[in-house]
Amino acid sequence: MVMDSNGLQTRIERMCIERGLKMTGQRRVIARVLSEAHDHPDVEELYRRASLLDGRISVATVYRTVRLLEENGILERRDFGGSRARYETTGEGDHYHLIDVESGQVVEFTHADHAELLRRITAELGFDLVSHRLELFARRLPDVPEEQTTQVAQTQRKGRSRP
Amino acid sequence: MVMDSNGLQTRIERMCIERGLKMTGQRRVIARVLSEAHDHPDVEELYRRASLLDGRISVATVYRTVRLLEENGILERRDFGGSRARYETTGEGDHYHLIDVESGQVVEFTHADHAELLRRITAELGFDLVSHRLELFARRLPDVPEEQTTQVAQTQRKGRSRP
DNA sequence: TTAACTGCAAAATGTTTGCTTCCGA
DNA sequence: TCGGAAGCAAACATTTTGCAGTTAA
Repeated sequence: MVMDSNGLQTRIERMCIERGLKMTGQRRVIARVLSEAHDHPDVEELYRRASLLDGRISVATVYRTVRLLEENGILERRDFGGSRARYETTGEGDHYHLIDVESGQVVEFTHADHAELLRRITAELGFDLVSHRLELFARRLPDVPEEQTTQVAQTQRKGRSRP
Repeated sequence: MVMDSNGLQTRIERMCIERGLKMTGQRRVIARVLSEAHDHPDVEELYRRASLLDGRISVATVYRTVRLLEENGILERRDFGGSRARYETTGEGDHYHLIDVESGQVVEFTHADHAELLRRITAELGFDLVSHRLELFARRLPDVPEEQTTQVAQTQRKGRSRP
């Protein structure tokens, strides 16, 4: 069994092995970086983080690895409007992204049945939905205190909501 | 007064003049190409079309022009997943895009109140919606004959529906 | 052993820019 | 006239690739 920073195999490493991918030192490092990433890093950033753990990794390898992982359904490529592609691990549950146009910060959220709605729209147009992309670009509202007004049940912020 | 292919000023040219942009020969050609484009061309394609009308245009000029037009709210940049940015003229009414993953063909459609829904979602998250992006990637269904089943009123294909 | 992987540097791609010349208002 | 615009090529930024050496299975 291969280990993460705490001596445990990372989830991504496990997935790689399941798929029969050769686990090199570099891949292990990248897998660990990805497993520990709770944001949406681009290749540059992944390379930076990986390099801290192991200086013998090249950007080319990071590029090749993210592509490989994407092709194997382990990673998903995102485009939040910047010039570079960003990545997040698959299977954290369906969610969308809201990008704070001021800070660049990304907020994940879920919205019940949105995918179903889109599937219906697609069907009406005579198509079968393969995938979709929904991104909201928004500006933080002046912090209204903890007094909820119309809480519409469907929308839900993902993850630890207040740090 | 400047003329389009039929001797009339194009809509885009008019908008440029309104905004006080200097109308050079190249811009006139690009404006005409854009006015006549009913698809979502990328810079390469715009350059190709413009070059047919006037061989003395450089790609750099096309790049500078689309940027200028975008900054002036005349054009909108789109990203349909390919490697290059694509453009369409502003103000044809709000609509979304469905990209046929097989052919690359883009189908425009409207969906009543979708923007309003997204605005509500955004507000629930404590943000103010600035802009959003929604793209459907889909595969054409085997052509079911002209017998509509559940026609959900909201979705509507834009433009000439069957060529 | 050997097919797959890596590093490196070069190349490919899409886009922007510096500079000189040109031209529209 | 003269400031913005065009052409050209060089610069950029991101990503891919060819090749020769390395390594996991």
